[in-house]
Amino acid sequence: MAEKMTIYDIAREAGVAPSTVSRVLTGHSNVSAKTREKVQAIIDRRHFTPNLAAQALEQNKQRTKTIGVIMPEVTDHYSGKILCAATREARRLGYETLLFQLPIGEKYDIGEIVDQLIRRRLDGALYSGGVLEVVRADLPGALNRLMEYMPLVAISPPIAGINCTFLHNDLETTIYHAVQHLYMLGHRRTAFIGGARTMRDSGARACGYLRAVRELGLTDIPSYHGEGGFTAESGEIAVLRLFSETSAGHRPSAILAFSDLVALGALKQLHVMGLQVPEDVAIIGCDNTFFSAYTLPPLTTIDLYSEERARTAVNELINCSKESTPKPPFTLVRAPAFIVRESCGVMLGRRENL
Amino acid sequence: MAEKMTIYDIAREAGVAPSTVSRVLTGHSNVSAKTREKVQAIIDRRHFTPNLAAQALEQNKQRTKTIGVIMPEVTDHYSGKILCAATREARRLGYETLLFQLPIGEKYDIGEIVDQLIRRRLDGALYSGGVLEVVRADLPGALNRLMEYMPLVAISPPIAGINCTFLHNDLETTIYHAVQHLYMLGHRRTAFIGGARTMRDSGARACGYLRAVRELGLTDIPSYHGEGGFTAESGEIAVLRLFSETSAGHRPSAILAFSDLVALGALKQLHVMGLQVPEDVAIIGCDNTFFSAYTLPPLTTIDLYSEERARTAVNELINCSKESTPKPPFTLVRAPAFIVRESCGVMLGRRENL
DNA sequence: AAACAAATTGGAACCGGTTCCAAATACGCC
DNA sequence: GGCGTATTTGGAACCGGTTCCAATTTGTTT
Repeated sequence: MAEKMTIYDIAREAGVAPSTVSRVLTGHSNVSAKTREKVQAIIDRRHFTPNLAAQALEQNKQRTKTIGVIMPEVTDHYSGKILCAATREARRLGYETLLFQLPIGEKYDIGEIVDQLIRRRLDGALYSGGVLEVVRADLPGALNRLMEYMPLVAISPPIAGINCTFLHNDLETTIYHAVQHLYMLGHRRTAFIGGARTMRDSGARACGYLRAVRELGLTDIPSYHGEGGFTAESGEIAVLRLFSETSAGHRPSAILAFSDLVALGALKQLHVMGLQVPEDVAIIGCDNTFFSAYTLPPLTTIDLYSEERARTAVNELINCSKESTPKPPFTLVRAPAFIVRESCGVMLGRRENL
Repeated sequence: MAEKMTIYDIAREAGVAPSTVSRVLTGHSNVSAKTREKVQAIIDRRHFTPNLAAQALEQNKQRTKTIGVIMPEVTDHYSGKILCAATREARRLGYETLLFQLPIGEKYDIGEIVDQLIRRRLDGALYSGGVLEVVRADLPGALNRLMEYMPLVAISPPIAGINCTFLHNDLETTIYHAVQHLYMLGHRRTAFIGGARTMRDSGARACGYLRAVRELGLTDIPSYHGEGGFTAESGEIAVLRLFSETSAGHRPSAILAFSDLVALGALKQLHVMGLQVPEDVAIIGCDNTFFSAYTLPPLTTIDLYSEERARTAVNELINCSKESTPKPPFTLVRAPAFIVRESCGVMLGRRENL
């Protein structure tokens, strides 16, 4: 293993000073063509790669060429897409990404995670809360501290108390449109399934749903929310409750699921109970996950443009890290896309409830 | 932003030498309780975090506390599980993971990626080729070069020309058992769908299948392989070809899919064509992905124990990085689990082909 | 060919820590 | 209290680069 090499070894072999080798490496200053070629030839022949840690140490010019990505464990497709796009974009610009996972279903200290980011003096940090846009009480403090050391961009709706750049998708409005879509198909009794324990904690999705219910005069059928109901199981449970524990006149004709994953579980349970989709019940998912076009029937869902936001975030971070004067943070809002497939049918006019 | 702090600032404030502050930070040498408390109090109060780049520079003792993870883009659940488990385990041991994605459907230079890993003098590297265990011609060269700088563990079957530790799942044998399972349920005409363009490139899965077909005397129905057929679409296409382009006597009664994802597409197309699973066609997936229990019917599949292997890999890497004498590489083989659900039915004895 | 400016190069200081070595202090024992 | 040893502390060198400054070389102009 490892016959370690330094610029001093290269310098000795080339018969020049270490500073000259450094100049060749960085390309900042002038080096005569002859010297440059001579040194470069040795660097190439020896496969010399300068130690990034040493380069990072110089001055206060950040040059770790690394971006920290703080996000929930990538078990869901939503986070996977963001991570993937962010890493790809970072690499395109000569940066790598260091992954800081927020464990799911386990206690963790955000302060400790932020310490790690600071300790590494990264060039920037990307925060994505994931599908659940709920904010822990200790998040603002930790992220604000982080911002004293590096630029931060959040793929998230604005969070009170944090003064960073937010790339926000106005999911609430799109969810509103989705419910409106159900309304136009004739549905008057709807339910929202999945999400956090209480509707209030389920973020923009629940907000959009509730606003639509109120403004359109729909009847909301309250459904059971499992603890941390972001899984397919919680979709199953919700459907089980909605249809087996309610009398015939009190069932929804349409379901808005917190996510495609929740919708997947719901579809299964509906099938088990012998209910047809969309004939008996319409259902809408969220996230436009890869499997959503392959369910039976294919899911009508919402695309959050996660990749686009991830790319924007990385570009923003890298630009900020290069500027000496901190750029004022801003909030970008974009509307997600509503993707109509077959899980709501095409029926028009008023329809009977189950 | 950033009122940067160094141990010199802390030392001045505490009225001690910088070396003493360092001793408090590392805890390696003895410091009197009184001094330690005094210094620690200031460190805490000022939220001082030592610069990892500077620490990493010391001696040739690697201490970047970082592990590089080289894997395909995490669009599939298989890679996601490995990344997630590896990162969690690394963090548990005080390390972070730097993600190096191998772009899907795009050219890339492994040599360049390896350069980045070397440049950062990581403590170790984890390689996972992903579901497709095909080896590019330039991989051995690049990984061997990497091994001169840091320990490497591959979550992969042994790759010719690379002398690192391999954590291998004997998928070939398990696939063999899966086909045997089909045989015992009475199936005599089977097809393998998905995977690389040619069967030969589809790795252990295809090998196990072909061996079983040969040894059990089954009839293999050759199926179309789409380019890079690891998607649900390729499952659809394969089924379309298998059942619409073949005369009645030449269709399979059972399908082994390259992955759950391919099986998902196949299930959809079978449904579209009005074929019942498992009554008309049995199907087996692979990877035990989260959605495999939620398809209609739930998929019989194979669990590759990815998380377990990821954890083992990280532990192995960290242990190796601490040892001065390089430990000889080894190959660990473990059998994946065959998970029987409902997509093959429970019929016994010989059955008729379609 | 001399004088001067511009380009190139070497040497040293520095980035922010760790660690070695020697000096200073504390401790134990007679 | 004096002496020897163990512990604690400060100072300096070092890790592997970058960059500043000054010295040297090169090139231009008269």
